[in-house]
Amino acid sequence: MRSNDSTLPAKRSAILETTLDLISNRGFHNTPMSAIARESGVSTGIIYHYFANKDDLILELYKEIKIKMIRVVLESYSNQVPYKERFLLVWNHLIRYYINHPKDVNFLEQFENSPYNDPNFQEVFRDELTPFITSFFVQGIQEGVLKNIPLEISTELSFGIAISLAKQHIRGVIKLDDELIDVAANASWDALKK
Amino acid sequence: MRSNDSTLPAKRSAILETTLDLISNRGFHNTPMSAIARESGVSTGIIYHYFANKDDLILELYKEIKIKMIRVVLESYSNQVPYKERFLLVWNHLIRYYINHPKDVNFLEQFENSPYNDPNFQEVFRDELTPFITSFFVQGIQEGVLKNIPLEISTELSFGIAISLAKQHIRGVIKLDDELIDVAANASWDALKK
Amino acid sequence: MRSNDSTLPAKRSAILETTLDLISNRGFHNTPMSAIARESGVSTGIIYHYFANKDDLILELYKEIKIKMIRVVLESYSNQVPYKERFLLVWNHLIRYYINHPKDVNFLEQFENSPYNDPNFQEVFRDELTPFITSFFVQGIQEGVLKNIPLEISTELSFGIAISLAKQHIRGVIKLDDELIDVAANASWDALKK
Amino acid sequence: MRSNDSTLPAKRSAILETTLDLISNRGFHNTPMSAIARESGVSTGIIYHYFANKDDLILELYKEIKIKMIRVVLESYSNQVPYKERFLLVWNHLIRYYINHPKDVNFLEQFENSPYNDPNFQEVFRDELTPFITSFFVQGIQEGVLKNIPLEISTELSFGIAISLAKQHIRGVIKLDDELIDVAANASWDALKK
DNA sequence: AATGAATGAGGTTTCATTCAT
DNA sequence: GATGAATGAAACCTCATTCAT
Repeated sequence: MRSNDSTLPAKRSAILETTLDLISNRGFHNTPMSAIARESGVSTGIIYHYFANKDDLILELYKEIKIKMIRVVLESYSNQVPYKERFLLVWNHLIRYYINHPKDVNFLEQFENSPYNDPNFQEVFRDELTPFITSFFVQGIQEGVLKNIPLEISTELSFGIAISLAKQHIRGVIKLDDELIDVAANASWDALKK
Repeated sequence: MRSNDSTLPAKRSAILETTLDLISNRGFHNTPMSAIARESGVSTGIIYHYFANKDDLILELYKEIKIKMIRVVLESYSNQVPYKERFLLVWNHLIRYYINHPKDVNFLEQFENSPYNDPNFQEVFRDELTPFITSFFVQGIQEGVLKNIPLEISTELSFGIAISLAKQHIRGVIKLDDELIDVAANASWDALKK
Repeated sequence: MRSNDSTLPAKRSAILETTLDLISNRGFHNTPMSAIARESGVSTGIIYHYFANKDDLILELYKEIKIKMIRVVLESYSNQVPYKERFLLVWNHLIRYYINHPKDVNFLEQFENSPYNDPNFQEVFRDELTPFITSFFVQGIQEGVLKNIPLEISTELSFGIAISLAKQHIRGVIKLDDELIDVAANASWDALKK
Repeated sequence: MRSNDSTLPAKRSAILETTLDLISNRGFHNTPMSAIARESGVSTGIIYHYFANKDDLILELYKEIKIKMIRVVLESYSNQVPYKERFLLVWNHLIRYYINHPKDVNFLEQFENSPYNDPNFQEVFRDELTPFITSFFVQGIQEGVLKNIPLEISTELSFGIAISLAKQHIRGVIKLDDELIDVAANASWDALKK
């Protein structure tokens, strides 16, 4: 269901992809528009046809990456599965998605730790996440399986850990394999469960 | 008693402090040397008397902040206290230090998620941390109190969580009070312990 | 018939011409990029569109001037003319070309007496000169007309003198007219001949 | 008779020597006052005690080097020796002095091909040279040994050649030995003599 | 005499953005 | 839709010179 991507102009996609590439490799600074144009094989002018300005380009890229990530991960969620397994499944999907998309991680981290990231902006994604949050955390607390703490803290204890570990893996600080991922998933569950 | 800080030239300190201020408020970009000079009440030239260039200034600032943080937090560590309490004490110190130094957090996060942060560079701090890591994690694993997993993962499960939570608190996403800090500390312990 | 000069972008030519003007009048220092832009009627930015940096601009200018000079002078060379006359003709062409292009001389001298002038770089012009050097000096020595000395010394005794005299003329130290040029040409020949 | 050099403060000499060193190695640009101070082992401030400003320092250095060179070379001149030998002796002294003082040559060339070198300034040295010029060139012309041409041209044909050859030797373009110097001296004489 | 921290104008270069084609 | 030459403000950095000590 990769919706409308394929209907978008090829150049627009090329620009976004190159931007991701450059920013994740060389950082926010060191990624001038001229380099994006050159590496995309397009002119600088055309970038301003598809995006209002550089900020807009970066915001658009952020939204695409984040939405795509959320959707892929949530695809693995199912109410049909026993509760703990449900958690481990999503946790696994998340960390593996990140490990397999290092450029995305790099970009997201840079973006979210920059002044681009104003909190209001994050609400864009609330709609995508609320059903899951409610169905998973809220239900878990009500059923007495999870610690009764604010959702934002639970999120940090579960998915925050997954993201941090993926980051360190990408940076080469740690080397995660199937077994270690399993251990870490269970540790995360230990933090979360009552 | 932070001995030699006060013996350093006043202007050097002013420059570092202003740089921290501006970067944490306005981001890595949006912090030109001219603004650092203006806000510090010095000339642009003198910055280059104390620092080789902008990169050097930022690296120096990173080192100072990181070393200071590590030292303050480790001061709270003591072998005399029962094992679990030892953990909770350091964890508490760490998260509170971060909460009380939001500018430092902001700066560290930006720095560590940027191409400035090459892994080799982090080894500068190994000496500061090794004694603690060994005395705490290695011992805990040997005694069968902690999960037997790579140290880097244990670090993430314990202090990584503290840092992430402090970040969200500073961003206003969550609101931590004494009670919640306590709950979170124990959750972190749950993740870590066997 | 200097074919492709005219097909080059007008601004690029304007920049080169202005640079020659300013450097010959005001020296290497005292010729900032801003002045080059202002006097050329272009923006500073566009200079970096045509040249990688200031050094590149100056090197490019040097090459153009030197190649142009070499070609114009060598046009006057002909195997059909008796040997001594051949020499006098080229010598005359050279000194007159320099006298008529004082800015070129000024620039070349500054350049060649600066650290820009690394010997490897001069090899660029070897191809232009080798056929002439061979056909003139080598042949002259083989036929016993010229002193049997290293070519580099012969070059200095002949064309080196012409250049030095032109320089002094441009500086106003001496005043060359047709008669004096003729006398000097013959003196140079005396130095060279067996 | 190295007059008053030894009575001057050591620092002044150190500054001049370092300036010569740096300019000959790295060029006029690339020789900031700060580098001169550092390499001389003195403070920047003290340079302004001995010299009014950078221009004054460079002019002073030029005068010292030029006067010293002129005096050393002219020491070899003697009316007692036959005319041609007189010429060869001075010519030899000159080229050998230059070859043995490459830094001086480098500096003089840079200076004389820069806007520092205003013609009026050269008159400072006229007094040193006039007696020799008169006694040598004027006499030689009157006696019918030398070509009857303006002195400035004769100077170029004789000593100009020596300087040019020394420069090429220093640059490594040619390799002069005793025999070649002799040949070149005689070629120069051929250019000059009637 | 001597120091070297400090200044600030001015140097080179970059880069987001525009616009004629 | 598309190009890329062109702009110019603003970035980083240098350096001759001064002056309190």
